[in-house]
Amino acid sequence: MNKLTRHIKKKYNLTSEEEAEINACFALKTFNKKAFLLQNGITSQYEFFVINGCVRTFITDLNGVEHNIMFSIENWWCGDLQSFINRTDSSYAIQALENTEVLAINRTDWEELSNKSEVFSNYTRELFQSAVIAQQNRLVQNLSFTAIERYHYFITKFPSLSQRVSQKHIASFLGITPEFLSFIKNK
Amino acid sequence: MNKLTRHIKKKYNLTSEEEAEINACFALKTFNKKAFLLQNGITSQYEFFVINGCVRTFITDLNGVEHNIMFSIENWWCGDLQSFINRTDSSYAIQALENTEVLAINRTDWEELSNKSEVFSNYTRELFQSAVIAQQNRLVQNLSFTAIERYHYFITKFPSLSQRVSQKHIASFLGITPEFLSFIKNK
DNA sequence: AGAAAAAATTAAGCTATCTTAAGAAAACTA
DNA sequence: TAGTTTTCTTAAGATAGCTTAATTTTTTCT
Repeated sequence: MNKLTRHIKKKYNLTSEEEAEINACFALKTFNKKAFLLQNGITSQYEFFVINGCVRTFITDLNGVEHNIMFSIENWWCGDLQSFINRTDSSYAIQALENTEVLAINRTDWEELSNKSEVFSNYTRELFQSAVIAQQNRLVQNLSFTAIERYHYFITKFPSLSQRVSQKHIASFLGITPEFLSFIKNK
Repeated sequence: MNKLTRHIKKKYNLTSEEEAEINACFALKTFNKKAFLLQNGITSQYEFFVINGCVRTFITDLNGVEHNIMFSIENWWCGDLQSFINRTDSSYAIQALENTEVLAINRTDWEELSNKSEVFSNYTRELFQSAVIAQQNRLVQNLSFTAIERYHYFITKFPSLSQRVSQKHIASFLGITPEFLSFIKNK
């Protein structure tokens, strides 16, 4: 239950009161493989911190094609930030790819905690900051790398993910069809 | 000179001391059209807040092709966050597309100000948060939209930019060649 | 204003990636 | 363990977007 605060403590000092304060805001939830943590079209009520398991965040385009935006495993976050913050309908859906345990925080607690706990506020600030950097890198990849290069980058950067996640979902993440990924691999 | 704090005050209350504290950390710099605010390969010393003018942030790939990552105009930020925060060599370059005035903050002041001023810290936190959302949207676009769709989205979403910035640079931003953008337009 | 440089257009031929479809392999489920 | 569903592979034909190169238009510089 305290895996999140353990994660925070790697970089920030937490008094035991602060730690309790943070833990009090999160509820443990479990999802079976294929279950949805979030459906698109509804307002996202939670941000999730993954304790174990693996989920995908994806969007379904107008042609009904799904595009995986990110995978989240142990010690990563997931959620539709836009929907969560602005209380708009979610354009993303989040689905468990394995049986998954998460810590969920609702929007009220998120706001209160961000105001009350300086550590939590700094922690999420740095989380956003890293996310900006990571997404910019990803964007550059999509603009300047070929599908083969993106694939090789993916398997070297995330070796464990490439074991755990089906090719179909990796292909979608890379922005190519599963057939083409299969074709790439045999080269 | 106080355009940044005016921008901050749209969403946050600032005492005049805090305002002075923030302003003290920023220095006005001007760049002529085509001048570089940042060259790639060196550590980025500043984050920039654009007062007027327009700049592009871009990366040059292994084939020497430039890819525009973002444009920044009045009241937007630019900088290589990764390089600025981690003191690593910058992979991006930033170039003025018009004569441009910016407010620049160096890394020491940035850190001090983030600790000293709660408003500034909250402001940049929200800035990062919005950037994450915006970049995720952009990623989705690149994954699920065709070049024509991306172009139309761009000109409706950023009508002023599409006037100010050359097609060549818009094409690069959209991830297509200028020839193909020209082809698209005549349809 | 005129010359030089940069940007935009046009078009032909090319390549990366997609689509469709069918069969093989693997993963669930009863 | 067999049957069913899902995923992976293979291959042929189609298409979006690229490359090259020549021409025109626009911008910049003197």
